[in-house]
Amino acid sequence: MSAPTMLEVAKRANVALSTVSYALNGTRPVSEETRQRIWQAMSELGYQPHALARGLASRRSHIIALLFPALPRGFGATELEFVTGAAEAAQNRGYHLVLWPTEMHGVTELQQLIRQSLVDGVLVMEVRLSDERIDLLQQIGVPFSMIGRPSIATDMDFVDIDFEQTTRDAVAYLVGLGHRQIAFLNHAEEAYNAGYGPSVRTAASFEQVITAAGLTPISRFCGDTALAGQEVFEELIQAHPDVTALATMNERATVGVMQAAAARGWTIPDDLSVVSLVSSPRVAEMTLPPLTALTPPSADLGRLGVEMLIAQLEEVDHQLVQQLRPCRLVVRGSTGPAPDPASRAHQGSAPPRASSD
Amino acid sequence: MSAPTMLEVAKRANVALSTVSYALNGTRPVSEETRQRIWQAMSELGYQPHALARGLASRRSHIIALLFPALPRGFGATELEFVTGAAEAAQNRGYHLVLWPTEMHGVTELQQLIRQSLVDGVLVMEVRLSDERIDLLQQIGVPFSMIGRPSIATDMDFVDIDFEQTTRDAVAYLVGLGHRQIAFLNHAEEAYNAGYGPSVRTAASFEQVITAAGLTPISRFCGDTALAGQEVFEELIQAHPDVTALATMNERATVGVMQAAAARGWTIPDDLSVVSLVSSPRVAEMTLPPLTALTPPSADLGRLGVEMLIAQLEEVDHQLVQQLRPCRLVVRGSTGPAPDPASRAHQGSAPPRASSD
DNA sequence: ACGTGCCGTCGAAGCGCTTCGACTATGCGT
DNA sequence: ACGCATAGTCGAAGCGCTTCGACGGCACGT
Repeated sequence: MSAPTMLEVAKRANVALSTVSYALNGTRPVSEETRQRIWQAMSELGYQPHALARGLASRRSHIIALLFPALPRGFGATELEFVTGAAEAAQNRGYHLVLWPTEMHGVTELQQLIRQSLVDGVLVMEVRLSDERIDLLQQIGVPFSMIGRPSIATDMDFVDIDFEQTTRDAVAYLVGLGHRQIAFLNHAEEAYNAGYGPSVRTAASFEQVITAAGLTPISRFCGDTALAGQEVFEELIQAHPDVTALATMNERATVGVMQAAAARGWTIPDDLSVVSLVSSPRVAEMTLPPLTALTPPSADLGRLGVEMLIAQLEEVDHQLVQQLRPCRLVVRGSTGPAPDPASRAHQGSAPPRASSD
Repeated sequence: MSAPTMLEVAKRANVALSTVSYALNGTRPVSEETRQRIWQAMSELGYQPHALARGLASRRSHIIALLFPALPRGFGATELEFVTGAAEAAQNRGYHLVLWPTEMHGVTELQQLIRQSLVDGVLVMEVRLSDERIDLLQQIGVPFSMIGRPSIATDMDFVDIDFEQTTRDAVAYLVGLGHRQIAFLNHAEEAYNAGYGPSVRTAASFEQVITAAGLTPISRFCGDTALAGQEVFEELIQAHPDVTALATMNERATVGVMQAAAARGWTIPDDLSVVSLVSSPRVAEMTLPPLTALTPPSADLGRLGVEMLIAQLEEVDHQLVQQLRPCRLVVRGSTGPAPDPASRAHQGSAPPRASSD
């Protein structure tokens, strides 16, 4: 009743155990005729190779670990797609993905896990600009690849979003619509200081791109809540009343911004354009009007991460793979031509909160 | 340079290989003194047992699979927490979690994966009322447990949200605030028809609870977008102008509802109370005002799912475990006393869309 | 004094696979 | 005609662990 073994297949096909193995893996040539008999025997028995045994004998478990921080500042739809993309890619290539939520007990635990030689390699998500996990992996000498990258990433495989290009695209789009006063809404300052890559890289790009366009960069950090978005937006508009467009990479704050704008009597996109940087469709379509957004190819990134890693594991002379992928601009309802300054007149910079007096 | 084996530990401690194994697993008694020597040797060598070898010899891989549908109608924050909760629980108990996004190639693939005897058991998420995966697992005889449950779940381990209790709590809370006309906003009808448990169970509970309270149930299906929420809300208010409270389990539509209400000149919670059923804090805090919500113990459910499964694997006389866990009511800003009918007068049932004429 | 039983330990036999060396039967060049 | 690759196959030796049976002690009861 238990699962058939390779030996049973061999007997049924009248060949040696090892021949079955060769037929299965193509390790050595097997005649067409024998191969047929073996195939037949295998399907008759419903044979499936025993993953552990195979792994033990070959020193390749065909398992890779997905390392992700246990709920950092927010595991959004984007990160989730990394995971599913990675899991599917792994499955397609005959690998399994195990989940390693780290930072639970720190780096030593990671080391212990690796020593169990359960995994052939590690895929790291949510890499910080300075990330001790990466240092450790490198030092141990485990094959790994990353989605995201630390500040210094020479000689490491990674795939990441091309934040610079993304920012450039967003700004170009807004400028093309006639906007000249464009503000950038970042994540909270803590995330930035913690070396959260997207936040840091986009902020830098924004400043650079805006300046290159002959405009003046305006940026704000903002907590990841609607309330914070509302507050920061009010402050921003006080300080820069002529801002007509907002590039935001803080989705949750954006909801607050939109409500604050509405409370002012502003209509989006007539009075204010909003473009969401690195934002999944799921979130973009959650607002009204739906957000024009630069959507990251999340599932692709996950898939690529896995494939890079597998390449590193299987190819003898593996070349370094470092890819930056741009986000795709999807125009929805939150952006439009820059308003005629007059038309938006000071419709009263009324307090945003629902005032009932 | 390669990892130390048990044999090396044994030599260094001057004992037999098997004794090390006994000391490690407590399979047979080992004298205190020898145990010390072995421990010492292990830590000096930095020994970690080889997971595959152990698994092969013991027929227990200590790996469990997490089965989840590849992005069904929506893998939200709640589902994500199942995953991380499960992964952490597994890690704490010395297990690994592998990700099996299924429905990619259907049920036969699932069967093949299981035959590889890589996993000791399976944890199934997002179980439908009628779910072929469950049928298969049962038929194969693999140990499994579920987060969620099919319509007939006698003799199966599961943990699920107590939708009935949750609905009761929500309704009781609203009624306590004086609301008498309470509407329920469901997911899309397709999800309901597909046997999506939360949708079906909550809908049934709502009808029952409302009726039991002597009130009239009002329900609407609604697509999972802000736009759909807006439209359905308008239709709903036309049909039932005296509705003062909304119980919603469709987070994305809820955003649309709130904006539609604002467009009507209604203030939340003064003119309309909204309570979100089975909704994570992350989403609840995304709106303005933040949503009063019934928050599921997602991480707990994930953890429980894993622990049930492990119990099933390790305990000889495992008893059936079937648990329903209630959501916790967290009052935020979207609910308040039922409005005085007069105060909300027909402030003009203006068209919701930003009309610019 | 002698069996009885348990504690603590050892050696060996696998778990189901990969892989290495060896061996035979061909086909090839010269 | 000869050696010599090469295709095709076999048997056996592990991979690092668990587990079974066995065995020498020591503490009992009688």
